[in-house]
Amino acid sequence: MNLISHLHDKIDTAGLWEDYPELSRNEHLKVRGSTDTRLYYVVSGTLRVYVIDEFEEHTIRFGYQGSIIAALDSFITGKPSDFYIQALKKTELKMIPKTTYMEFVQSNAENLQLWHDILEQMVYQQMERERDLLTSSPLERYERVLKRSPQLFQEVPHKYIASYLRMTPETLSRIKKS
Amino acid sequence: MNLISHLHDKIDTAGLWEDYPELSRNEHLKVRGSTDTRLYYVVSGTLRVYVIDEFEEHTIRFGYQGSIIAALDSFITGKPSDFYIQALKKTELKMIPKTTYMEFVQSNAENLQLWHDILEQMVYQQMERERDLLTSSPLERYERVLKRSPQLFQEVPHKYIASYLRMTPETLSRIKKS
DNA sequence: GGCAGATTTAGAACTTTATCAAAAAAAACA
DNA sequence: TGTTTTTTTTGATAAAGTTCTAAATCTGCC
Repeated sequence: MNLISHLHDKIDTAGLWEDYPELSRNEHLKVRGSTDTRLYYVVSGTLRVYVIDEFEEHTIRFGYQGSIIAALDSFITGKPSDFYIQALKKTELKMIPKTTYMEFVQSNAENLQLWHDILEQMVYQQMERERDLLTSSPLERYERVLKRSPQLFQEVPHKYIASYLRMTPETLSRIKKS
Repeated sequence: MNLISHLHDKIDTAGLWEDYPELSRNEHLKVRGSTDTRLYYVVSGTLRVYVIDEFEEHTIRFGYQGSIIAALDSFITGKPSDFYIQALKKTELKMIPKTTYMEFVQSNAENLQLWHDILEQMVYQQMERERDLLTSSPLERYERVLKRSPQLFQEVPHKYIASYLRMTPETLSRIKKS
């Protein structure tokens, strides 16, 4: 079993997840400028995290069923986030505030180790992401991500994947044909 | 004082740093395929970490005096690394093996917290890096990194900065002029 | 199921950046 | 310091992806 579902289950057993109202398609869970240090668990549905730089949207990550999603910059710093988080379809979430979460994590060595492992995994995943983005050829960027996350291409509209892959929807469409 | 120098000092007080032979300019500390789980502290000099994808080099990060450098993928997974690490000038390092380091970290709660804080900082820095790389305009990528790491442009040949910024040396040169 | 809106595909023109070649400048090192 | 090597700059050309527009297809939702 993977680290995230393990974490989910432990928080669940401790009864620490709180309900959160269902999001409808295109609804925003958060917008830039607000401070949100909660962690969200995706019970069902899909979301994307994105930033806006000078009128341009850049998708940073996706969350599907079984993912944990957060405004990670806010979560780490406690300051307002640059991120937008938007549901791409009807989405059910559970939520845990950072303070509750940190108490949970600190409450025993096993939990602390688990959180530590997850942080390490996040660093590693970000390193893979960095390599994806450094790859100069759009075709290779597409192939790298397709290989690692094939389900992504089933789950979300390709215009968002294009934004994630640093290319236009037109370019992605042409790559798919070839 | 920043987290890295704090960590350095604590390891130093514990007498855990080991000497490492001086690297001369252009010499490789490691090449792809080898497993290296050590942490290196840069006493003096400069290094770069890079990968090679299909004949193309991509610079991932730089290390200067006071930095800690590692083949982070190896460090995390214990498996062979994709990274090359190269000295860009005469460089003095100190070294600590991962096993020694993990014992040190686990030895008390304060050390564990410090390592935890550093992992968090790494995640945050990788998020900034992701945003840099997503930025489509070369000029803006240049400006973002110049603002955050102005000393970089003093320390290392610009052809490596170009590789870090995902552009050719020619493009970087033209940006600087304008 | 059918309509409306959203997404994807397609083609043409345009921009931008990479590539290539060579000169100029800077840095290494003997 | 002088010489050699490396790096940076400059200009010309070419390639790649973007932009714009419009048509085709798909999807959500009533």
